[in-house]
Amino acid sequence: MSATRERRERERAQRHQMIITAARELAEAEGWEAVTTRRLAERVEYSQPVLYSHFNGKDAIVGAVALDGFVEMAGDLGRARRSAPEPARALRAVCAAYLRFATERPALYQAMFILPTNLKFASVDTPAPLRACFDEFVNCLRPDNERRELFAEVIWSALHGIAVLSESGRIPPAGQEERIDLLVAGVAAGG
Amino acid sequence: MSATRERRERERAQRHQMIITAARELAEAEGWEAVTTRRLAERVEYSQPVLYSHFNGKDAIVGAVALDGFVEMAGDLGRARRSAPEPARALRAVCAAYLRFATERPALYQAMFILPTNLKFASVDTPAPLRACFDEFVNCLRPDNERRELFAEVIWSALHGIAVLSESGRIPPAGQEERIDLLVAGVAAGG
DNA sequence: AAAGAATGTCTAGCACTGCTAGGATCGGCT
DNA sequence: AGCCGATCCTAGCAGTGCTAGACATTCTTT
Repeated sequence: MSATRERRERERAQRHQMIITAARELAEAEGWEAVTTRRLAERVEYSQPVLYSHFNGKDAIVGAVALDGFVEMAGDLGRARRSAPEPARALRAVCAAYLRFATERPALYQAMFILPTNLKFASVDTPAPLRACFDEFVNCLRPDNERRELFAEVIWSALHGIAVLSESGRIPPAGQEERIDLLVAGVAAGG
Repeated sequence: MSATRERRERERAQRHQMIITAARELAEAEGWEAVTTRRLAERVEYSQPVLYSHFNGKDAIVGAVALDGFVEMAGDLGRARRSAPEPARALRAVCAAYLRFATERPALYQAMFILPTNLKFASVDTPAPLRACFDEFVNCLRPDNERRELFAEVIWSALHGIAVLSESGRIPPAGQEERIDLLVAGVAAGG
């Protein structure tokens, strides 16, 4: 009785993850507009309504994918920061890693920052991976700077702007390196 | 014969504009997700298919609204730049005007930068108002700076990032002024 | 002025979306 | 064995963007 119950829950958790990865793979392969509940259900080999027994709706599924994305991004940014030889170059490495993430995983990035999701930002119940990403920027700045958070916000905003404007062709795709250089130079001088 | 033809074309142009303003008003009042072809048609007091005799599809309608938005934004930015007492403060005024536009007309801003449209950016056939907005940033920078365009791109990106991240609650809504200050300080120092 | 051509508009419908109520089916428990 | 509850699916709703074909209405030509 308890054994079967555990197996049930295990299978259910498995299926939960299967839905998330299916949504992510489908989005990365054909874009989010191709991710419909029907195709998703077909891919998981269940009928549509089971999706709604796991998630409150499509937005929640996108949110789950986005959360996975934040976990990965936090890893990427952390690796970039720690691999920098000196603190002065850490910020540049993190910025480059950020843009790299955005351009190499556009669908994931969309889920995290553009599509409507049910994720809470800048509040008490902000998921940890989300906060971790932000902190990677903060940790690149000198601890005696009491406006570190403000700096991090502006840097993050600039990177996000660069990512989305170049992705949608509103600024030329080339010249990302120069933009990063300019950004970190401005921060270094402005602080 | 020729007179009636002219009248026809005049009425057609009127209806064309009526569709655009109806879409804009509806979006500003209830958000873009409420702008459907049916509601739009009802509001213009014509049936759905007439929309498609004016525009290639919904994206084209959004694009037309966005184009109007760029015209207005170019005006706002130009006024802000010219009203600045000295060139050094012009950039700050333009940045503030940009963020003001984004927060006061969120629906219009969405059409211009977030929703899928058929507008061409950074190419030969980029509409003039679009280019004009970009140039307002460029014209705030010293003419002897041969990397003005790069600077403008980064400034614009940062502003766009600030606008969209604060709109979606990903960074706190307060503190916009400080962010602008930091941005223009960084540019001034980095250049 | 009457017949034909062309233009404009609308009704009805397609294929699709996210989402859900209700019934069928299968498991474990008494 | 028989019940009962959890699980899952079929079928359908209301809505989306978009379009083919019928219907007028207007203009042109005889």
